[in-house]
Amino acid sequence: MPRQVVTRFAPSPTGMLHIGGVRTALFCWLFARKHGGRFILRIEDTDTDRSTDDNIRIIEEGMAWCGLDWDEGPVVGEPSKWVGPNGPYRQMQRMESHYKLAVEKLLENGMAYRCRCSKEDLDARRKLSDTSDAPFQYNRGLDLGKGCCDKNYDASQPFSVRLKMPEGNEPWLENGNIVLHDCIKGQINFPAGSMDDWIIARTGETGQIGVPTYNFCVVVDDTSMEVTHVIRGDDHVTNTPKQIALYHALGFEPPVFAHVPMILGMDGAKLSKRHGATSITEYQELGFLPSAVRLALARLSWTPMVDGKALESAEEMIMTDTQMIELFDLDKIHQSPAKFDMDKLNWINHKLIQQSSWQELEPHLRPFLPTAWGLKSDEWKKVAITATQKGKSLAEMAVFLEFCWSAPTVFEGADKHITQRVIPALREVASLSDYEHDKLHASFNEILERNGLKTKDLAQALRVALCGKTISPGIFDTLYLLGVDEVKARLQRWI
RNA sequence: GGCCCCAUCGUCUAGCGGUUAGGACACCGCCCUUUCACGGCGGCGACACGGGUUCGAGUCCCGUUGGGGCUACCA
Repeated sequence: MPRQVVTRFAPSPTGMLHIGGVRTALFCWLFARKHGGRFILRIEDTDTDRSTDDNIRIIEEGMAWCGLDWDEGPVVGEPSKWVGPNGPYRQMQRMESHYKLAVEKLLENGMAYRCRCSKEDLDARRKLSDTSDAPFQYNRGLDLGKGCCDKNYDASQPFSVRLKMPEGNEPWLENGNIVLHDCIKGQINFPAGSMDDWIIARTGETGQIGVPTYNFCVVVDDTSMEVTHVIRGDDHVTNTPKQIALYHALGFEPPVFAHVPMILGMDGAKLSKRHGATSITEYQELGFLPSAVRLALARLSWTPMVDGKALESAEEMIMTDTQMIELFDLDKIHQSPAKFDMDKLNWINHKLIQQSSWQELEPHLRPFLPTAWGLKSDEWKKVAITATQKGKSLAEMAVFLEFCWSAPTVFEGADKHITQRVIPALREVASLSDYEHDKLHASFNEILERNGLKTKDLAQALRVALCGKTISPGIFDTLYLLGVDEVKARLQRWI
């Protein structure tokens, strides 16, 4: 019986939750959900200088907002708690229970050794190789013989720990190569001789093992958390041979690897701050639906196929989560990076807003509205939302409703639209007292006829008088949302 | 510098030896219209370059160019 699928998203809390990270997390999530497996959130905080609790909370909340629920991982806002059988899920909480034991084991069986070369010494040696064609490799190539390699070990001295990388004749190598069989990128060979003995644990207190490094923790965690599929960004491919060697040193079989292409900005460079919004929080604040973010991200470097054919029409592009989960597959992910297209996100968001019921939209829209919103009736909210679903974002919908909360002080286009011709009609509107849609429609027609006006004349005059501008929801909805008393009050100065 | 990855409209992409190279977003035009939108119809627009292989190449191979990643006691 094949093992249950287990995927994980393992961000480091050194900053905002990046949109590229969210896409990777989404793929992990989709894959786990598709196979009825488990999805783990693990916090990689071994860079103690840059990791903060605030950033951890931002990650947790960002993931939750995106709808990427994790089966195992930290409990939101509770640093000492977690769910899942293989915790803790914050690496700094796994020092004693996991990493230390693994380092000691490697030291004992000779797969790793202590290194007392100082940072300064290493930097100097590295500099030496800068001028040559060959890369710096610890105790190899130009550096051969300069590494201390555990010689004259003195337990009272500080030390770091390095992993012995293969020499070339280990049985698990393929023709002298460490081979990565990646389910997205295919087979990639790394000559064993091109690797060097990398540091698995930093220099610690005198005589003690220090904080282990990323490449080490990843492997220890992925094995102990039973991760079957490592799905991560392209920027990790060159780390993979190091990790594969560690798996073998530890006596484990490497998992399945899938390296997803990066997300680029419109200029082709890695997506960063200067391209605009990169953190998930910003997208939330901009008024995007989480479902729109999921969809837009999913379509970057992934083409869902139905019966061997790509989805083509605009309607088909708007998938539900259920459809995405059903259609998702790692071998349908492209090898080439994709540029992030804000226009497409806007379009998807708009589409989703149009398709949603007012009840679905309400909780997402609420944060963009004043507290007065909460006091309104369901019927009123329903009209308000359906009248503004033309908006491209939640933020835009909120702007469309601004006239409900504050009376205008400036009136754009008043000269053009509020003419002597329409004032008598305005007066008649002010005298109406039933704003039920059909009745209002009928009353309008009579007023129009009596005054020899077109719908456009009256509607625009009312918009300016009531909202201060020529843009508003449908005129009947505008009146309803304001209510009889407010309409009369706002019309007073014109009639 | 070294190692690795990538390459079809502006963008996301379909294509898996024979296509008028298809769709979506954006953009432009027309129609609809109660403003803003929506919607409908139409238009613009691509195989980076050079060699092979083949009767035939966007599709396979090799180079070039361009872009990206890694090269830390960061993750």
